[in-house]
Amino acid sequence: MKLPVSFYRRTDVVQLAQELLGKVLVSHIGGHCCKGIIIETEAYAGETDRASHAYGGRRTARTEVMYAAGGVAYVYLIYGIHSLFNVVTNEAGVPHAVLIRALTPLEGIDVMEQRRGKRMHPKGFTAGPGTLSQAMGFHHTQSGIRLLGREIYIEDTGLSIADKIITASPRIGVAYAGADALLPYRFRLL
DNA sequence: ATACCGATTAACT
DNA sequence: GTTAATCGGTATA
Repeated sequence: MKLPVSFYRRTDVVQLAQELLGKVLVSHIGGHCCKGIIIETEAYAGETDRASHAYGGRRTARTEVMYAAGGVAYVYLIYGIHSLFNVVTNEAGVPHAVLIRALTPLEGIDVMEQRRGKRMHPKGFTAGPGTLSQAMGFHHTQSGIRLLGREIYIEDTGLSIADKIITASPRIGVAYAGADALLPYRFRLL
């Protein structure tokens, strides 16, 4: 079942990032269907989070989509090379987001391999958020797309995740964020 | 108009 | 372990 908009509009982005683990991310792009179980996420807590693009309430053309009501995608280009896929959460005006860092492929693995130009790791692709977007067909030009439409959405398959098998650790690549770089906002399924 | 740099990756040693 | 690749976003002037 497709996650409803009420899921995305909840206000605790750190809790929500954990609840996204075990859900299934789906793309229908370029005539292909790809699905994967979300196994790694990071929470970005908006205005108060030095690691967030929206820190201090910064609003720019790029970050504007983070201020939309939850249930859209924030996809941005990093290092001039990679598109990173985020789920925008919370109510309109609160720029919270969850970065999806890794999936276990379920469907469309051949398409993913074709897009990547190489074979998938048998147990899933955990190389990082940039390769995830490449495999799923996500592109930064899709930023702002609704997660309740046909192209990109997230399914709840009813799989329940015990708290015990979620590990929390500091986020990757945010050393510039000072004390906030140490927050345990990265979540993985064991 | 110009300069700096990043929520990364792959290919090296 | 180290580092080159690569370009739009952002700040500064």
